[in-house]
Amino acid sequence: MGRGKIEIKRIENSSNRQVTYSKRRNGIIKKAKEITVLCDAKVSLVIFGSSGKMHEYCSPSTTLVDLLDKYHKQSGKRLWDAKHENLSNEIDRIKKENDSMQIELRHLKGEDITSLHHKELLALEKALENGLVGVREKQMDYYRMKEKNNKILEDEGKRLSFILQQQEMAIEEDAREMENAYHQQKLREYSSQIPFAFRVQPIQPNLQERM
Amino acid sequence: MGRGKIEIKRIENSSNRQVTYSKRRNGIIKKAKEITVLCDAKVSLVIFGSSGKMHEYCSPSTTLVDLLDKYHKQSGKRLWDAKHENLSNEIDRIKKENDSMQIELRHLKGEDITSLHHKELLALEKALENGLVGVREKQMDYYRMKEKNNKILEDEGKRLSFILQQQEMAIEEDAREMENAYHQQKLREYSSQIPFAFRVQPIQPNLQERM
DNA sequence: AACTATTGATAACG
DNA sequence: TCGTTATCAATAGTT
Repeated sequence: MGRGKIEIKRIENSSNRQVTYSKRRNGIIKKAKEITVLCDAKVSLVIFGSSGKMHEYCSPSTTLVDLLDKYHKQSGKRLWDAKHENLSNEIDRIKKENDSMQIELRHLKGEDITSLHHKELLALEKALENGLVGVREKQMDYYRMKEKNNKILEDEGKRLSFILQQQEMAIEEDAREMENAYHQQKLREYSSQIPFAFRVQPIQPNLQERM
Repeated sequence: MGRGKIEIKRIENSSNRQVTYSKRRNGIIKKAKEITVLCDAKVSLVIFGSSGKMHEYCSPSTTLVDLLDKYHKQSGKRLWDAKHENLSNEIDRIKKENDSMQIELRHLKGEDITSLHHKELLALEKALENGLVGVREKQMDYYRMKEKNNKILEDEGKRLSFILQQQEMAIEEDAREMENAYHQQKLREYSSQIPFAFRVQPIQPNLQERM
C-alpha cells in the first residue's frame, strides 16, 4: 500500500527505516484503538524502536498489569515466577560475594582473625605489607612533588628578593644621583660667583658608578 | 476500507463484531510482524476479545518478560508486585555495597590508588598498619603458644625419660633382687645341707631398699 | 511534514 | 469460518 510494493524484510536505509517505523507504529496504534472500540477488545501493545525508545498502547478500562495477569492465567506461563527466581538467585550470588569480601576486609583490618591458621596469617601479613609498600610508594610521589614545589617556591622567592634588592639599589642610586646633580647645580651656581682657581674638583668624579 | 465506510464505535451486531474482531486481530498481528521485520522493532501485543479469549504476538529474538523488563525501566511504572520491587531494590543496594567494598579491597591491596589524595593515602596507610599490628599480635600468640607447647613437650619428655630411667633402674634392681633371691635360695638350699654355724650372714641385709 | 499513486486491509456479502 | 470483491485506509516514494 504505497507507491510501490515492498518486500517484508529489513529496510537497510536507516532514515527510511526510521520514517517507516514512525508511520507504521502510528498505524498499528490506531488499529489497536479501533479494534478496542469496535469489538470490545482489550489490547496491550508495547513497541520498542531500534533506537530503544518505547511506545505503548493499552485499552482504556484496563491496565497492562491487569492484562498480564489475565495473560498468565490463560497461557499458564509463569512470567513472574521465572523473573522472581532469577532475582532471588542473583541476590544469593551477590550476597555470598559480599560476605566473602566483608570477611576479607575484616581480616585485612586485623579483625576476626582469631580463627585463622598460621599459614593464613602469613598470607595476610604479606598482603598487608604489599599494600603498605604500594601506598607508601604513592605517598613518596606526593612528598617528592611537594619537595619539588618547595624548591620552585624557594627559587622564586630568591629571584624575587634579588629583583627587589636590585630595585632598591637602583632607587638609592637614583636618589644619590639626583642629590649629586643638585649639589653640582648649586656648585655651578656658586662657582659662577667665585674665581675659577678656587673651584674644587672631585677626586673621583665617577664614584657613584662603582657603587 | 471495505464495501462501505464505518464509524469507529462499538459494533452492536454480535456476529458482525466477532467477524470484524477476528479479521482486524489478524490484521494487527500481521502489521506487528511486518514492523518487526521492516524496522528492527520489538513488539509485544496481547489482545483479549470480548469472549475473553487471548491472542498474543511477541517479536522473535525477544520475550515478553524481556520487553516488560524494558518497559518497567523506561516507563518507571511498577508492573511487578511489591516483592519484585523489593528484590530489585535489594539487588541494587547490595551491588553498590559490593562495588564500594571491592574498591576498598583494591585500595588495601595497593591497587588503583593513583587517584587517591594525600589524606586518603594517610588513612589507608594507618589502616594497613593497624591491620599489620593485629595480625602480628595474633602471630605472636601463635609463636607464644608454640613456645609454650615446646616447653610442655620438653617437660613431658623430661618427665618421661625420668620415669623411663626409674623403670630401668627398678627393672635392674628387680633383676638384682631376683638374682639375690635366687642366690639366697640356693644358699638356703645349700645351707640346709650344712651346719648352721657355717652360714654367712649378709653385712647389710636391707641394702636394696637404700638404692 | 505534506502529497499522492499505489498497495493493503477489510466490510459486506455469499 | 472461509472466499470474494468493492471500497476505503495505510503508506512508500516523492516533493
